[in-house]
This record gives sequence, structure tokens and C-alpha cells, in this order.
Amino acid sequence: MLIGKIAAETGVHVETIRYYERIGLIDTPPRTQGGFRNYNQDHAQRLILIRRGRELGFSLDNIRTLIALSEERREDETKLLALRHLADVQDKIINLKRLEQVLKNMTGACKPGRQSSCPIFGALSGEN
Amino acid sequence: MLIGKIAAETGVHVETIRYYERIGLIDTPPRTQGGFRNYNQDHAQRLILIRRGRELGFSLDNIRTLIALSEERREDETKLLALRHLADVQDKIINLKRLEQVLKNMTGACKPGRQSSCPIFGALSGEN
DNA sequence: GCTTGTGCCTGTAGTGACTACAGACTGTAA
DNA sequence: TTACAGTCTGTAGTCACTACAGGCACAAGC
Repeated sequence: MLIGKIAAETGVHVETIRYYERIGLIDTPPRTQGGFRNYNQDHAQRLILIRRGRELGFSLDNIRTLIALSEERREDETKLLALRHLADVQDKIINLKRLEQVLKNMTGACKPGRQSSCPIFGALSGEN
Repeated sequence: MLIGKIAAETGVHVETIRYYERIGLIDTPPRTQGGFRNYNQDHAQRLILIRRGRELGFSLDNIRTLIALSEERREDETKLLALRHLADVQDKIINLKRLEQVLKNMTGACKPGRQSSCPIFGALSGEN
């Protein structure tokens, strides 16, 4: 199948598929007589794996590792990688929540038109 | 003061300060006879503003806008921008929490060594 | 056979917010 | 005078794409 078809089938954009090929994340497929990339179901499976990995927030580098691990069915290392990623995600959540609170306080105290001045300016320019 | 000093004073890296100058986020400072950038306290204030903005997750483009707004003390628009940013942050938190749950389920069910196979492989390769 | 249209090709450059050099110069202290 | 730290410019790399430009392949309709 041609690149447009596999793109539709896997939900990975045409340009992105070519990009994945360029960085060696997927095998170079054979070509048709006219020089078009000719994919099969294995390629589609691989692309779906990559897409799912991305949806789970793994980097392409981690996905590369996950592919290698899954081919050898090395569950312990796979789990470790996933746990590390989970920890990263939890870290991000904590930081964003902290941020959310600061932004809430700032915007909540900013009442344009009133005499009290908006604390956003202060917060940005370095007041305590 | 030279770039190293203002970097230490504001907590913004030397390379980053030069980058901000290049993209027009801060004014080009005067130079010493030897050609070194020569900053004053106003530059430091501006850099601190930018750093705080970054810590609050604003893009440099938004910070550029915030600077303009704060110079004209336009509180309503400033607040609007901050509120939009807050909404973005809250959106990210929701998505990351969803992700966290998926990763927790996956890693929790993966017990290497046991007979049951690790669901991470399945989740990635597209099983339902 | 010819045109039209869609899809594909390669190669390059742009995104955001830096970071990391190389190779040359300035300034200061021993 | 020599060593060393700090600064300069300019360029390229990071991540994961995305967006072209300019040209070729292929099928349908006339």
C-alpha cells in the first residue's frame, strides 16, 4: 500500500512517516516501479506502536528502545522504562499544579478598574 | 556591568541573554571600549521579568506582549492573557493525569517473570 | 493523445527556546 | 610575560515534527 493509505490507516501523517524513515525509526520499505514507497501490514503495526507510544508521551528515543525490548520480550526493562516515564509525568503534574495555584492567585487578585493595582505586573518584575 | 555579572545577578544564562538580544526581546546594550556588552540595572529588571514569566510558563511571545502591556499598565488585557495561560495549564494537567492513570494501570499489571504477559507490549502494539 | 487532478518524490528550511561549540579577542593578576 | 578567565561572533544542534518548492507517477475523462 502507498504512503497515503498507510497514513490514513495508522493515523500517522505522511510527512511524519517519511521523517520516521529518515531517522531510522522504521525500515525503508520497498518501492513500486514508479518509485513510490510500498508498505505492508508489518509497517502499519510498527507505525501504530509508535503512535501509541507518542500518545503515552514517550520520546522517539524511548520508543526506539521499547521496540527493541519488545522484540526480545524483555519485560523487566520495559516495565522499568515505563515506570521512569510515569515518574516524569507525575513530576510534571506536580509542577503544573504549583503553577496553576500561582496563576490563580495572581489573576484572582487582579481587578482592573479598581484602585488596587494588578499583582501580575509585580509578580513579573520581581516583587516579593 | 558585563554579561557574566548580569547573568549571575538575574539567573539567566549568558548564552540565553545574547539569544534574547538577538530575537529583540531585550534592548542591545552599549559596549565597552573592548567591545563587551555593558548592562545596567534596567536591563537586569527586564531579564528578571522575563525569567519570572518563563517560570510561570509563558512563551517568549507572550512575555513580549506582557512587557508591552505592563508598560502601558493595561491591566484588563494582562489579566486576560494570564487567564488564557491558566486555562492552558489546567488543560495540560487534565491530560497528564489521564496519562498517569494509563501508565499506572499498565505498569501495575506488568509482572515480569509470571506467566501473565506484560500488557505494555499489547498496549503499544494496538490491542484493545 | 491530451489534459486535469491527485498523490507521490526529494530536499531544504522553519518552529521554540535555548545550548554548545570553534576560533578569536579583551582584560587582569601573578 | 604569561597564564587564565571572560567575552566576542557565527554557526549548528536539540526534539518532533511541519511546510513548502519544484518535479514526477498515475488514473479518469474528453
